[in-house]
Amino acid sequence: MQSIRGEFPTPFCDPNPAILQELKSNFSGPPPASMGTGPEAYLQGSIRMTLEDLELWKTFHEIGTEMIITKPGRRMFPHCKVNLSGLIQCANYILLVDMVPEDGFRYKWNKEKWEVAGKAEPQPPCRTYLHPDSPALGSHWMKQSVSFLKLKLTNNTLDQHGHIILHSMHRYHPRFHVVQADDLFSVRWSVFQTFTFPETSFTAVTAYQNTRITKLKINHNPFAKGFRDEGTNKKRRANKNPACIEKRAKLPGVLTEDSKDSSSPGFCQSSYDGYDGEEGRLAKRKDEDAVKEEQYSPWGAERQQGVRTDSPAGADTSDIYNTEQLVPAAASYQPYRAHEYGKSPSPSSSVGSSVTGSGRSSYESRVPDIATVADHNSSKPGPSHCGPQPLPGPQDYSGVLNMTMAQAGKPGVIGHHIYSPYSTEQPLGQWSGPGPAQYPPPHPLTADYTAQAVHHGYHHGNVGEWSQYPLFSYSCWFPAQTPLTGAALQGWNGSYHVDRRIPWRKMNVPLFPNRFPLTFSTPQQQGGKQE
DNA sequence: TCACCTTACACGTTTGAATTGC
DNA sequence: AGCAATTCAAACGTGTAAGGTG
Repeated sequence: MQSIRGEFPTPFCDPNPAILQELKSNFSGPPPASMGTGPEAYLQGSIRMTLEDLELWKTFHEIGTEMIITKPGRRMFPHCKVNLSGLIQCANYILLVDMVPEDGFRYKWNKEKWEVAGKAEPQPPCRTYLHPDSPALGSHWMKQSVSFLKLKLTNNTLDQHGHIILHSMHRYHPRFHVVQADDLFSVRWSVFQTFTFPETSFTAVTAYQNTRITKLKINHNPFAKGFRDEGTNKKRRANKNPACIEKRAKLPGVLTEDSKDSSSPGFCQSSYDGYDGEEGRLAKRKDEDAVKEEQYSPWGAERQQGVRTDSPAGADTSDIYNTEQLVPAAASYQPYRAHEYGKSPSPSSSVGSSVTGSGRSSYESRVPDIATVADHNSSKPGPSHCGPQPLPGPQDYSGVLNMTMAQAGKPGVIGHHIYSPYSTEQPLGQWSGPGPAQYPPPHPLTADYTAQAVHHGYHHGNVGEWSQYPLFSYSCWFPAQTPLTGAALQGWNGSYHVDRRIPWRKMNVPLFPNRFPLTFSTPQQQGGKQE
């Protein structure tokens, strides 16, 4: 890798084909046996990420998680909260989250279940949420759970607050990126690893469709306490009289659910009486829900097959996922889609085949996504006071392979632009072709493509497919007090978002140097451009 | 007509400045 | 003067309901 590093400042834009070939021969085959054996297989630090509130996520996931998106931005609930381990105590890390479409479809809620309603809309500008603590030492990230509470979702494609832009009635899942970097600029050549959790997939909606989700949210989200039946909200309670239900019955898809719940005496009373503080009982209630799910679940039986066959009874699902570092989500997503494919406008049996846990999807999921390989021997500012930095393990190179291979076959990818919502520079990096519309033309949606996307398939054979799933967006928002190098500020356009308490600013971050125009200076070139 | 979106609203939670006590 | 604990009001987060839009 040293040779690649030596090609700085554009080490990854024009990789040496010989190196590529070598990497390919070394890493493109089936994963080494050690890769699947556990976190120790990852020399880079055996980074492990576990999802907090897993049971809660599962409860939502089993019903079909929905996340409200609004113009001003809406928080997620449950919100993303993870635990990290295996980080180097005294090395700096940056944590990011982005949202990845689960597939190429738009959905609609019809008769108690989600149905494919057509092709997905063109992707909105992709955003990455940077954890406000970034960068911070590994010890900081590991000493307590890392919450992405403030992450907000919006459907406003012109959003200028840095919220993650999603389309309503589309399915997404968050991806967590751990980047060893001392600052945002260092991200460019830093090792990163990506984690996803099947349980966190959700459908973005502007209004809840599944009333069971609504109830779950109300009963778990402290901000929604006012809507709990045992609350003091006279208005709400007044609305939940039979007359009210009768009135609501005129609304499609409402009465049916309510009626089901009201089958237990008085939905007008509380279906969750005494919920408060019953986290300990969640699992029990979940079991009950799971039983009911056979009847009510919008995902149907296939989903359960997927999730639960992946998660043997009694096993810690979270741990299973995370021992692989990049949590394989495909098997869990797919059943749900397979369920829908029966009615899908573009069904394909190939999807189903990938569901069955082919070695390929599993392998791809395990491959850590790595932008570049950190050169810990370089002059890159680092925690030298903490002693020598461990060199990335061989798995890291496979990550490099992911990227370099993708690029090697797609010379056009190099000319990517950095997205900025403040500019008209709309030919975003992830959009391969010129398009007359604000957003690039829809991607040709094929079942095969969908499957690959779920597997983080950066090996796509054409630019369009590959670019459909940018690993990161091209602009990041971060607290104004985040330490930056002068070089990093070159991409900052000076816009701020003041969030009452925390000033934020936006900066374009070339997290994938081989996918961006190299407008950033090298460390050697860094001038004194300071804020 | 329908599906979806937007907005105002009421209520509970969170936050941080102001106040109080030591 | 300095610090910690408490109070309180404003801002924020939430789902609901009604109306709007295409």
